Amino acid sequence: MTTRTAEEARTGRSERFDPSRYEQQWRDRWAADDLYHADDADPKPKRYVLTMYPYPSGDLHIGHWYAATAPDIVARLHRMRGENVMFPMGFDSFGLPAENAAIDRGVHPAIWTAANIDRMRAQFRTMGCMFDWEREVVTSDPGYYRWTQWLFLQLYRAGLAYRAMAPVDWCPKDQVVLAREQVEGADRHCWRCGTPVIKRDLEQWFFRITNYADEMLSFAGLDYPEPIRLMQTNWIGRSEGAEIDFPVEADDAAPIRVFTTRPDTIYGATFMVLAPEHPAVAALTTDERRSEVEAYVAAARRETEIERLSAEREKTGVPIGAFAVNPMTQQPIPIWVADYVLPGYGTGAIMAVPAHDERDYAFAARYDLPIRYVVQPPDGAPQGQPFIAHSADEVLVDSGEFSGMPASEAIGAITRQLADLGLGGPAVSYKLRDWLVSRQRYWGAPIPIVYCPEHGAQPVPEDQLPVTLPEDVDFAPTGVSPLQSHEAFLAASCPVCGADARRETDTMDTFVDSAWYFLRYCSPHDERQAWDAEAVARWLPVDVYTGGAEHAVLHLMYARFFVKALRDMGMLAFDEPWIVLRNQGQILGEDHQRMSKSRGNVVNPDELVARYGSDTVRLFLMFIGPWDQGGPWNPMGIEGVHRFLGRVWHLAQPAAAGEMPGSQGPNGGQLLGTVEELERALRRATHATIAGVTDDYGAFRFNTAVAKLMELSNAIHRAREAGIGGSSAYGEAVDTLLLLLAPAAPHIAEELWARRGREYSIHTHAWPEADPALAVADTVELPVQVDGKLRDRLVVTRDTPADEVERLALASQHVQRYLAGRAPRRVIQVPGKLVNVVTPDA
RNA sequence: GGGCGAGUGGCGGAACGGCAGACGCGCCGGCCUUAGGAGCCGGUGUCGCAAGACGUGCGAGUUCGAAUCUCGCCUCGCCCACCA
Repeated sequence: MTTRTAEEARTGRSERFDPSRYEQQWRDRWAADDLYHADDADPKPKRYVLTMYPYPSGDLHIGHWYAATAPDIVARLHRMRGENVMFPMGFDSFGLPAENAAIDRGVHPAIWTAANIDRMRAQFRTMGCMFDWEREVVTSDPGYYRWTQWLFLQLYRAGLAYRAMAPVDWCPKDQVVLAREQVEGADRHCWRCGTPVIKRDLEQWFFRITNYADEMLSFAGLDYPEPIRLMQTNWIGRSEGAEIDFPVEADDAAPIRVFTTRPDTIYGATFMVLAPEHPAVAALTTDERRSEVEAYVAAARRETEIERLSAEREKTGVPIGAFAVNPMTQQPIPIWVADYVLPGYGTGAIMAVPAHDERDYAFAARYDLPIRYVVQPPDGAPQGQPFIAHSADEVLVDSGEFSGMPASEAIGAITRQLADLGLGGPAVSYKLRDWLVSRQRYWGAPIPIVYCPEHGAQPVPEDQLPVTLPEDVDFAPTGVSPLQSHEAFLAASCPVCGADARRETDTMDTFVDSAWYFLRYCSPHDERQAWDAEAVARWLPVDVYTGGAEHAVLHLMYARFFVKALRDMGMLAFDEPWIVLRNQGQILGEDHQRMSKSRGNVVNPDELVARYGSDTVRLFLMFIGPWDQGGPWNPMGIEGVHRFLGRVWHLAQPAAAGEMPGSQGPNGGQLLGTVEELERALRRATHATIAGVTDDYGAFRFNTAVAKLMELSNAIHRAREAGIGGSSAYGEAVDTLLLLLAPAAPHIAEELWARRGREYSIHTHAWPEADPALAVADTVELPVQVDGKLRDRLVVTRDTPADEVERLALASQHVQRYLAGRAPRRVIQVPGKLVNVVTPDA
């Protein structure tokens, strides 16, 4: 693929290692040959390898390279192993940054986005990944968001999309509502811009993800990183307990229902607390208490969540003057309102059991409310503190007929009795909330709904999709979506009666776009349907999905929900979007800090590619450390990897005729063994490397895979120095090294493969098979330990019998020194591994 | 405060309960060069002239044998954070 310089041709010396001479040419050839297109009709076993598509922010960051190289290696490995691999790429192109660019610079979001995509696509191409660009999806294309809207309508028809007035988290900077999982940190800031969020009441669209809370707790058959499972499980937050009705001491007042995980402690419920938002507050507050309660509720509602800086802060509350009745003790208990009870969890009302709950205890202590112990603390339990029963052995006291019963048993017994009395029963509560999808922004998929004065909210008929974004809009920095003032967009007619209607101006959360993009890759150009059922049946579920762990509870759960909902509508025949999930770590700056422009520690991949070539950058990123861990950038380290590829370059060159055997290095001619022994050792290294690298790639251990490739290249180098450069073992070693290197460093592997006269393309060549018989050595070096400490080594043939090994070990002078003439107490042998002599001293 | 994860040379990091430090960087010495660089050869955990001793955050334990398993503590990172 490259031509020799005049000097190289004249001197006959092998060419200088210069990736810029061949990398681009090979990428062009692969593209021209459609080498990486995944054909639906290919009968080979399918493999769908997916990596999270990026937001088109403008430039490819070194982090994109890090994220994409690993799945590219895996995709290429599977392909060389004879599978039909789909490895697509696209752009998550709706979202706020485009709109901000429009406001700041007066560029239309569509123009800005398209320019960024062009730029990033070109940068992606320099990576030499096997992306199938014919399948590219761009979520802001009407051809894509039409189907996002269509999916909204399917969810609406299935009762999984609904509209509700709700207090929502609002980002005052971005002027949008946020879903619960988009509010982060103790100070409750916006996931995107970091601004502290506030509460607002708004009518919004929700998806009923909570219908699938239980099913999403099951990870059966899925291979997720443990931390991700835990985060999702905690996010769903399932608690089992009981709902209990507490009658209210007031004429014709409805009872108040509470949720508790500890119904066994009900005899200790000495007061009740309502969330400030609870509807019963207004109804039950007595006249004497009204002004104080209203002031408290107003203050609580005005309070931004950031003021809850710490869970340690003093609890506050006021009594509303009314009383409920503890249904077990029949005692009246005061009803309080306090903001430590949350409106969105359980029923927004609790029975307070200060003796056995820390929060209730703190509240009771502050307001001097009665504390009644109903679970017997073990002897020695600290006094003057709440006692949280954990052990099943703890026994109820002061609990009527249940006294003496173990607490664990009482949970069921008391719940049953309450159910018999018609006062509630077992219940399950979740922390997970429904997914709020309305965004008050322009650059997103419009929600396909119109509002008729007569017929209310009506879905846009499917044949009228897409509801397209108008292009002639003003992006004044008002923070208000330009759609709200666009008369032509607003004007619609009611699908039921044809009367003038108003179009919904909110657009969808961009996480809706990404909840199904992996389906669209199967038939990205289909204009008649969201996806081709046959193609989806062929490719899905995704076999391996890779991306950042920051999506543990956002994107990942939304996509799981979509697949399950669509399955229940009969549109998909599988339960989970992906089987194997792997997360990459983060590449840090040289200073071990997060890369950022303000720190000036950003590494630009374009400059690195210009200087070292794509293969070096890829390989170095994989060599930094465990892929799921990330690590700091090391500018010297990349030189080491570049040197390695330079050595491979020279080792794999077909030398001029006659030059090959016995290149005379310092050891030239002075063989360190017979030719047969040297060749056998090289073959052993070759086959051990095949086995090791294959394992490592498959297990995402790229750093050790690269180390093994370096070891093989060192072995090849030594073999050449030792004079067996012309042997078939040498040729096999070099060819194998190139094949094993091909997934990680595709350009140099292809170039050297061609130079060695092998058939194009190395990337369609079969993956090498390790011969286990060749991979093992016939002699082994056994460490000899005395009392577990290394004292000597024995070199024996692999089949030396155990008693002979023991005899040799005991004969060792180093062992004798410690035995001092005594007989060993024991001798432990791990066959082929080590010998340990245990002395009488041990 | 709770949950999870991690602490190994000067640095990034290797190590199915079995030779700690693979591989690479850096550093030291050498070869080659007018020189520098590149390239190549050798060395490089700590202490010690050596024999050897000591070494995986700290302290215990299990084991013939622990970086690895168990318990307690310290430090760092991530997630959650009044979820009844």
